[in-house]
Amino acid sequence: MATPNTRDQIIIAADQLIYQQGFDHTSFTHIAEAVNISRGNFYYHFKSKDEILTAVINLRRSNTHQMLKQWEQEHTDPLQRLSCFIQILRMNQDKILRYGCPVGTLSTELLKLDHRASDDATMIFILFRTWLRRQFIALGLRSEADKHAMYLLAQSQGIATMANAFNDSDYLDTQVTQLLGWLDDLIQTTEDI
Amino acid sequence: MATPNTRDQIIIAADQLIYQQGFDHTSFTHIAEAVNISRGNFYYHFKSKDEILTAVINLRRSNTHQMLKQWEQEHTDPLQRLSCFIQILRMNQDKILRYGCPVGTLSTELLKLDHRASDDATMIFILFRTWLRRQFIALGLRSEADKHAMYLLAQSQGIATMANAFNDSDYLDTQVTQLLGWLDDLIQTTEDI
DNA sequence: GTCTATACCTGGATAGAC
DNA sequence: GTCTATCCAGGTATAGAC
Repeated sequence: MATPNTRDQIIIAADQLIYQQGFDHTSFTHIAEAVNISRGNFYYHFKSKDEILTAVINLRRSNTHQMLKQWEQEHTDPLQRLSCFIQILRMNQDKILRYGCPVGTLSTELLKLDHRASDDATMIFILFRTWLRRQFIALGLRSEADKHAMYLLAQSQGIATMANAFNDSDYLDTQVTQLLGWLDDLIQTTEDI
Repeated sequence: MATPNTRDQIIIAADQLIYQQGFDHTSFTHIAEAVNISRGNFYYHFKSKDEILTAVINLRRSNTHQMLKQWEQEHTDPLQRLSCFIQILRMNQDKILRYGCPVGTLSTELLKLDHRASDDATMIFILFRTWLRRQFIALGLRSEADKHAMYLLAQSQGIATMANAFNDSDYLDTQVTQLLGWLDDLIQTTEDI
């Protein structure tokens, strides 16, 4: 993998720092240290801090889109795709225990700050919601697809917030297993009909 | 009700502003404007911004404790007490749509900031968790009491985060109704045994 | 107790040399 | 493209008059 150019390095570092410290608290100094450039150099690549935020959100949207696409390519069974979604909680458990869910925490912060970009941040939620809905529809649950999609999103947010607050990896693990069980039950019921 | 003294006024204003804007973003200037005092006057009452945060968290802990005590006094039936908990989502829906859950969002922010007071913030979660557990035990569900307590906390966090992100009061309302239904089912099942 | 004045620092942002 | 130097606003915190 080639070394990314400075602009991309800035975005990647900002992405991580915003996740770890929050947007408001993340300063040019922080990012500059991570990328090893001077503070003044930012303004060649971005006009303002908000522009960096926009770039970070776009990166996250692109990464999310990419991830969802990959899940669709790797699994033809919607059940397995949904299980991929549930298991990101487990896969990212270390980060979630420390910093919570990157989607939820940024969305919440930007709404509190009354920031212009808060709608863009919500778009990542919408990306997941739409994708999840599609999988439930593929399972033949069209009329309840959006309800189930919102259910999975809310569960993930709830589990991430509690695992974060209580710093409890066992809890997170148990809840993931339980969610996978819920998915299984849903299908059992469907197939019985 | 007598006018609170300056110190209490500061704490009350800081409480609201921290909820609405986040701790990091809330400055002395913001609080000073809300209370109508000068910035310099803070340091007669508090040694630092962190000391104000501690006072705010203590206020919240005290208010939470008070609220839980009141629910116990108003209702002898644990079922009704639990229903009070669920319905705070509905009662505070306007604030939740704008600023999310005050308990969860502060806890998440302080953990991201790696702030000393983050354990104190988690204490509010523990207050709820312990109280909820007691109600489930009173319902005769001792072995699953903590599981149910965590379930209700996680549901509340998930619902609050999603309602906040999507600014959707209908969603919040529906989910509250559904949680109350879950509570009802839980008891039906118990009484059947 | 509350004020004004101010110190000091860090934030975002700009100008211009290289 | 990247740097240094610098500006200005805003942050926390202090000193001292009233």
